[in-house]
Amino acid sequence: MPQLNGGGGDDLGANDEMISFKDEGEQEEKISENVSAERDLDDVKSSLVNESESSSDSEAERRPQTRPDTESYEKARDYFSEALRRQQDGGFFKSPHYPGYPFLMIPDLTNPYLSNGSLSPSARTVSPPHLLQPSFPPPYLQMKWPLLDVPGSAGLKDSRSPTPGHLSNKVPVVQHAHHVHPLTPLITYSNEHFSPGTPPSHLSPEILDPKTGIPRTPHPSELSPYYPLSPGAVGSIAHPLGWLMQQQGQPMYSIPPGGFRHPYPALAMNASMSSLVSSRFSPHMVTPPPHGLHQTGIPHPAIVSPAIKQEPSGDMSPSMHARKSPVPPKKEEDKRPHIKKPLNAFMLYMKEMRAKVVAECTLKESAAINQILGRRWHSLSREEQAKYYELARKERQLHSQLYPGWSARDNYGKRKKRKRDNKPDSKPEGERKKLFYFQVRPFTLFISFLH
DNA sequence: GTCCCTTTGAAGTAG
DNA sequence: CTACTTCAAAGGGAC
Repeated sequence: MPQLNGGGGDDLGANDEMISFKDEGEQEEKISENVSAERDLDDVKSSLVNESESSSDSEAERRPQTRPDTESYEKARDYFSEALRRQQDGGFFKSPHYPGYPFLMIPDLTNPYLSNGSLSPSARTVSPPHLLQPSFPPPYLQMKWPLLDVPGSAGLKDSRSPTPGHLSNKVPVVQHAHHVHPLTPLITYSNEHFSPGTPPSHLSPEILDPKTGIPRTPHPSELSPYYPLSPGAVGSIAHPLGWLMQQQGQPMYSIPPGGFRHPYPALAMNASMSSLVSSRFSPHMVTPPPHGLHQTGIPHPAIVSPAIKQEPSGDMSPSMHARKSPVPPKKEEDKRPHIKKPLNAFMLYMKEMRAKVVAECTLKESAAINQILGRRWHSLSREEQAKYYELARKERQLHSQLYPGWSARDNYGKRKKRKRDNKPDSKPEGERKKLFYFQVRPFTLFISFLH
């Protein structure tokens, strides 16, 4: 795919997207929701023609899907997306303002990262070289918005990779009154707590040292359990999403209301933490995880327990208390938690916008919603898309830091093979439903247009 | 209960 | 290197 600006060598991946954006062509101006809707309507018109001609049904592609096997953090994300929606009465496109969350306003004074205002110097030496962002700055850990590439915060940007034009400082720097990152809802996965002043009890700053039994200041990692760090890197990795982890130990990745759903066990869990979560973890987590579990043992949301996947209904059942009831070692693959892929820019965008689109359209079918989202995605301005690309990049970076050995390949084959004999451009199998979607879309888009 | 659909993007595989 | 495949989210629909 052609790239607008030659790529710039940035790993942001935003470059890629600009392509599609350019492909869309004409729409370079700031896109309003109405414009988007109009475009959708236009598309529908042409689509109706295109779709009708290809209504042959060939079920060629039966794609297996992951079912909600990892609801823990997804729901957390949704929670915030929902919260965002409530706060935002206006449309996302109408207003660039992304209301934030109060708890993000309050720096976590107990967090060493903040207390000293900088990250441990060793951070860069610990992080995998390929993940290191030479200039990945402490500012991230100081509640700076990762996407706010304002001139004054040059350190925020990866110095080694010139900022692409579309990702440059042009990114709207909306310093919201409440210092909330616009994209907070995208990656603030906690679905559990939302009250600024009441940190979860299990995240209480006062933690007993497992060795001494003396209350101590919790390690930053313990306060930010959503990001299990790799052994040896705990507390030293420059968290790419540090800005999300500041408050109250509110992790980006949530702890499900019912507790830790997946059996990924605590490794070097301290006494107080382990007492809270131990019962939910399986025994095989005694040894340091190859992919860097956080010391708290709280798994990254991307981790999906195979057990959960296979037995969705029994997430909190006693069977989960594997620690006390030793289970026969499962197969190798079963042992390993299912670490999901980090979300890409579009996925992040979808997560944020889905609820809004659904509300607008009174449509719930994801397939139809996704079609709309896909079009809206293309109608986004560069700056808007850049936000998501940047966010996605950080997600990937974080993911790779958390799971150094993880590869997307690991998840291959976990789903049933889908028959994809047909070529990308020929999608006969979907036309049947597509027809339906496009019958619905005009109404959907009309509603959207009214907004 | 499971899989499909649909979208884009990242990353993997195959040739 | 290119082309293709898989998976990530989502939830109603189909079976």
